[in-house]
Amino acid sequence: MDFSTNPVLNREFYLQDTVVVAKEIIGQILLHETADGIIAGRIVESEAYINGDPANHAARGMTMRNRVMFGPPGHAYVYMIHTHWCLNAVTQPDGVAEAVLIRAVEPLEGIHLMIQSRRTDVFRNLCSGPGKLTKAFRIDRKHNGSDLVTGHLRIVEGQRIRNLVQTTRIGISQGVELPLRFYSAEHLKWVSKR
DNA sequence: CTCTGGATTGAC
DNA sequence: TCAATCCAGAGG
Repeated sequence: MDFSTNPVLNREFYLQDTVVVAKEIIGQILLHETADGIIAGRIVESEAYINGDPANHAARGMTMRNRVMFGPPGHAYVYMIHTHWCLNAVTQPDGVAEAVLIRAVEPLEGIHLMIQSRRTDVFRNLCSGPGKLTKAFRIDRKHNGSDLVTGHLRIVEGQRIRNLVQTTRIGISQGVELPLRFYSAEHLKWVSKR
């Protein structure tokens, strides 16, 4: 398995409606070329954060933290929650602050590196949550603003998912009723638990 | 269920 | 300066 030669998802992909991006990103491959080797996995769970959405970090305007959300599409917005980093893909044109949170990944390549980073060898716990997958993939604040189209951390073409489930989002206190979370029913084993 | 514990934000 | 808040995770 070597996903580093798969075609990368281009800039236009991230210019689509954010809910469409959140759906279509399921099944694609998150890939990180590190000095120690390639780490890759299939995205199986996502959430959309959109305009007019109270749970969007950018809902109350631009701050130092959320400024990359206002930048061009196809870049990584990485922020810390509690003690964990979370990875988002910025969508929409420059000036519009929307993003897709990547919540879970099925481990595919570089699993020994994931085990090393996560300090667990329980496969289904390696990447089944937003904080777990960033640790497994060695993603942190230095990736904030990095380009997911041209960089070492990128998203490449995977497979199309037929059995997509749409539900409400996890862990938020506002906008709880909005059905903006998506996961692949075929990959339930790798999806985070509520 | 509880405990852990980093960083941002906006109030004072 | 400071405390509330935040898109968790681990362990029991």
